[in-house]
Amino acid sequence: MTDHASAADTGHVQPLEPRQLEAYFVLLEAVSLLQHAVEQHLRAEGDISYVQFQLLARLFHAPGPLTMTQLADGVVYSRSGLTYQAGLLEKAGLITRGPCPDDERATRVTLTDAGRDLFHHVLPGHVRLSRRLLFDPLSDDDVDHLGDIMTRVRDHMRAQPPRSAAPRKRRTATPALPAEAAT
Amino acid sequence: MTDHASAADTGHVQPLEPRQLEAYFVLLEAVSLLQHAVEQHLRAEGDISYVQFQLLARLFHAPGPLTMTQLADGVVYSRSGLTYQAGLLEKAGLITRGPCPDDERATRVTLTDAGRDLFHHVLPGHVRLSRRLLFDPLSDDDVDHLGDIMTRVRDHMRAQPPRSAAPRKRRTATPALPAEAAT
DNA sequence: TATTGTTATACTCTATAACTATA
DNA sequence: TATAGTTATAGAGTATAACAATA
Repeated sequence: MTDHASAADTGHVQPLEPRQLEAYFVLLEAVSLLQHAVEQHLRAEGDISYVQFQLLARLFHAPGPLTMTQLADGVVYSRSGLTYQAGLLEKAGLITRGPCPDDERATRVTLTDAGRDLFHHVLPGHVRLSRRLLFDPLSDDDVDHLGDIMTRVRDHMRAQPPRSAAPRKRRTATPALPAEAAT
Repeated sequence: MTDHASAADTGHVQPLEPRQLEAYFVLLEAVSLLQHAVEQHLRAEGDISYVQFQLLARLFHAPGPLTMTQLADGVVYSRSGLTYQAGLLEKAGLITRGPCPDDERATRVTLTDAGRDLFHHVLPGHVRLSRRLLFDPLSDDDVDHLGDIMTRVRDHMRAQPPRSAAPRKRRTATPALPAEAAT
């Protein structure tokens, strides 16, 4: 029974409480449904993705222009991904990129009038949709509690060390099998 | 002021309560972070995506084989997407596809031993990760409430009529602009 | 006719690595 | 050396439409 597996230590892990498991899966499922609906709406109404909407929203709510890095924050997980999205938004005339006076390395991203307009154009439907899908079945208390819970979770996750969690890379077509040798 | 916009009726929409807005954004942000971490773990540990993990999980928890349609349920939003994923899983030896005795049109999907093994191989780390990221900062009450809330939301969304929500398709590179004429 | 599933195809998005330039 | 950003490129994933076969 001392099968200390190679990388993952497939040893004894307390299984999740049934309620935890349920909460976990239903959370991801519900958000997935919500995301999908939101994506469809944004695409139909403004021809943007949710990521792009987030970027516009960040610029909209910021006091002024942002650098690429500031813009990326919780939205995109790779530098090149952001450059790609910013390229699309710029090509569409929704943002502008220029040099940053403070730091010559940085790029200053500015929301254009068209970007602001598009945001305003898309927002009401977005609000309606989120209300219809997410808030209709919830009480005010639920909303408060949900916001509180997810804020704590987010802050907790942000505080976590990166933990690259990847012992090694697999490139084979065959998925990693659970060490038959350990039997 | 009677600018009844074309499709979206950009008229007066009660803005969301600040708390609602915050709950909405923080929900999506936190889940996005969680998803990203989970995806990375699954890829590193078992070379599968979260979608593929969900498919394996559905098969694992089902009493027996499932048809493609049953398998797709909340996981994938297009038929071809499922065929694609099933193709990958089959190529990796994790599932098997065969004719369905009940309905000659359907495909019977079966989890192989290797699929079961991979699921078991990946699960402990998955549980550890979800615990570390999601459950650590939450009390038992929080978890109960979260599960309850998201269950209601999910059921509500599933009960919603499809509402194709897309007045028309846009294919232009230029995003839909908010009717400058209406100014 | 409606449903189940597959295929072909086009497209979006993401990530890695190599690169440039500034701090 | 470290940070900010871009580029090239490759790969994963998704969706639409056309299709075949069965109910």
